[in-house]
Amino acid sequence: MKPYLSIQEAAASTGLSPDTLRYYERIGLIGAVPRGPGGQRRYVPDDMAWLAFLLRLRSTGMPVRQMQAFAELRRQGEATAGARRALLQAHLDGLRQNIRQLEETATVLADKIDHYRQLEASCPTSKAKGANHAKRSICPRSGKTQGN
Amino acid sequence: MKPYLSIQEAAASTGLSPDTLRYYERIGLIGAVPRGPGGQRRYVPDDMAWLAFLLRLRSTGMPVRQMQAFAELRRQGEATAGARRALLQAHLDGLRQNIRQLEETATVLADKIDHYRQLEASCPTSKAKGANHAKRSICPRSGKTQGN
DNA sequence: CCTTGACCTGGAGTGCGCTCCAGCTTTTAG
DNA sequence: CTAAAAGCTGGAGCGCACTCCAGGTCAAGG
Repeated sequence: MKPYLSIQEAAASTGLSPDTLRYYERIGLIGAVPRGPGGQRRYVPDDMAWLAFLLRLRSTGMPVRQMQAFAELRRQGEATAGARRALLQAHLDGLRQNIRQLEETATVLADKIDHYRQLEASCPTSKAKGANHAKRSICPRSGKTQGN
Repeated sequence: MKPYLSIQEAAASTGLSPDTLRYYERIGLIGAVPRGPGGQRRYVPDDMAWLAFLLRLRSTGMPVRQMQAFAELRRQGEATAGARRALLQAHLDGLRQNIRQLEETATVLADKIDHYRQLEASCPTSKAKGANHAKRSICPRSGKTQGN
C-alpha cells in the first residue's frame, strides 16, 4: 500500500481542494510536506492527522491567524506544549460559550416556527402575519404591526 | 420618553455600528426605516425587534443572502408565512446539526487538553511532545513522531 | 446667528479565506 | 515516444460582510 497520498488524494480525503492544501502550506498551517523526486507533495499519515485536527479547529471558527500561531508552536517542539494547551483551552472556553448561545437561539427559532405553524393552522383565509404578541387570538387583527 | 432611537442609539443597543445599520438598510435587510423631518433615521421598537432577530440569525451563521430573502418575504406580507417558516425550519435543522458537530469537537478538544495536561504533569525534564498514542508510557520515547 | 457635531449619500477600500491563472515541469497511459 | 493529465510556483482575483471617506445637510447649544 502507498505510504503517502498525492495532493489530489489528500484533497479528496480532507474535503479541501488541492489549491487550499497548497495555500495552507504557503501560509504555514502545515509546514514542509515531504516531496517526491519530481517535487510533488507526498502527504504522509502525520500530515493527514494534523490536517484533520486543523479542520476541526476551523470548523469551530478558529481564525487562520490563531491556527498559524498554534502550528508555529507545534513546530517549535515540546517546550511549547503548555502554550499550546493554553491556546486550546481558551478556544474551548469560547467554543462552549458559543454552543450555549447557539442552543439558546435554536430554541428561539423553534418557538418562532411553532408560532408560524399555529398561525397557519388557525387563521383561515387571511393567513398569518408573523410573530405579533397578541394575547387573545393569535390571528392578526388590523393595524400595521409587521411581525417577523 | 422618546418613541424612537437615533442611529447612534440603535447602534449602541444592537452592538452594530451606524455604518452597518445603514448598510443593512441599503441591502434590504431592514426596509425603509422611518425618517425625521431632516431625513434622519428614527428606529422604532419594531425595527429594533427585527434587528435583534436578524442578529440572532446572523449569529447562527445565516448568510446575508438568506437574510435578505427572509426580509423580502416578510415585506411581502402574510401570504409568505409558510415560506418563511420553511426557511427558518431549514436553518434550524442546519443549526442543530452544526451544534452537534461543535459539541463533538468540544469533547475532542477537551481530550486533547487533558492529554497535554498529563504529559506536562508526568514527564519530568523532557517535556511533552504532543498527542502521540503511546500505550505504555505517555512520555515520548524517541523517533520523530510529531504530535499535534 | 454661528459653530459644532451628528447625520446624510454614493462610492471606494479592507481583511479574510480561499480560488483561479499562466507558464512551466513531471508523471503516466497507450 | 508521445500526448494528456497532474503538479509546481508566484501572483492576481474573488465573494463576503463590512468599514471608511468625501462632500454636503441638519440641528441643538451658546
